[in-house]
Amino acid sequence: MDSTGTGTGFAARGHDHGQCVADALAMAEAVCARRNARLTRLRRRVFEMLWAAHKPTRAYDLLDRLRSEHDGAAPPTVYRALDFLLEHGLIHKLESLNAYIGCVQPDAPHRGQFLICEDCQSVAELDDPDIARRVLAKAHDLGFAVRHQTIEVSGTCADCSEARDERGRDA
Amino acid sequence: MDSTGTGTGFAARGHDHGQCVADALAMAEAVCARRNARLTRLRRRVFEMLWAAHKPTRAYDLLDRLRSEHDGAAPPTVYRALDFLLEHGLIHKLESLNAYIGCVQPDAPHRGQFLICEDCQSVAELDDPDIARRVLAKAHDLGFAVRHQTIEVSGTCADCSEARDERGRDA
DNA sequence: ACGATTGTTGAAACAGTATAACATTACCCG
DNA sequence: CGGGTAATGTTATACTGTTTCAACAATCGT
Ligand SMILES: [Zn+2]
Ligand SMILES: [Zn+2]
Ligand SMILES: [Zn+2]
Ligand SMILES: [Zn+2]
Repeated sequence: MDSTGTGTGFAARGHDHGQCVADALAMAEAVCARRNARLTRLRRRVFEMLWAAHKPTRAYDLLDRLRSEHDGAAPPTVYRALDFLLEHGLIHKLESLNAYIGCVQPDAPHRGQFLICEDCQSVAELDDPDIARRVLAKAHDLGFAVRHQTIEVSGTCADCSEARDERGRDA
Repeated sequence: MDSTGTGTGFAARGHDHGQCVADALAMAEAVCARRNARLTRLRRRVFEMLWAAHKPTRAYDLLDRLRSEHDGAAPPTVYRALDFLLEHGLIHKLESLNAYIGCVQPDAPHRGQFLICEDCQSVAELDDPDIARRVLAKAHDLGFAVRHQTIEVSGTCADCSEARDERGRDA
């Protein structure tokens, strides 16, 4: 299930990333097939790039990479692909970064919660029902009908905290 | 304490908005005085505009209003004022809208949670410690050190839901 | 097979959001 | 006053995202 094999939401540093990307792609194919959505070459390529990067990636970075392998690429090219992938829940947009990242569980639609490391740009996608439920409950108390939740937490991941501690001892 | 007099986080429709803006301004003055921060005319003006609008406002909308009363205004003019106000917790940025809004409780620094009505653009700033705590707890489990939380919920507020229901009955 | 319909891509221009860099002015303090 | 720091003016530029229309391709009903 968890192709990164960590259980923490963060990708393990030594994981088999080739397999990780292949698994994600297979999952995307399956999801699209089930819905008669067309995962065209362009869309598949953008999805692959996002997974290959394994960290939040900006639209124009994707565009640069697209251009390097295909001349006609322009902003709408990448934004249209992103829109498609977003619609089908295959990727998420991180609003606080204006960046995009592959979804770790595209099977069931969900509003992810994200932990974003400011040091190494790694991202953990949580799916904590408690958090989502608490937000829903509070909104419901106020008569507010929730359509979408954006929950993004920035800070420092465990690895980077350790590294920082070690540097601290050296100094 | 709650100058809008609602207790729901949303501003009441009939509230004394002149007083509401004046209260916010007084609070901002107090906060800045306490910290020896200079709430200059420009910064005060931007803060006032945000409170006067009482809904998420974009930087370039503020800029347009500034220009109408002051020739030299340019993008940096407004962004610098916004930066100052953000630093001192007098306003918040809504990442999912690229818009800014006055903070309802600038005394204590906090990471607000926002309910954003897609119909009427009204915003409720919550300060639910349960939500924040649950996010912190989950992050802590993963060894993640939280610096900042972005929690924005879009949907439909109670007033707009009612209005929609009534339109539904008419049809 | 055929045309109508729909979805996808190509291409150019444009709109909106934000910052960099440097010159100038206003404020504070000794 | 002089000298330093904070704030603003000014210009230019980078980054993010949309609109528009034309061309093309897959799909579907006949
Ligand atoms: Zn991987
Ligand atoms: Zn990290
Ligand atoms: Zn008001
Ligand atoms: Zn509303």
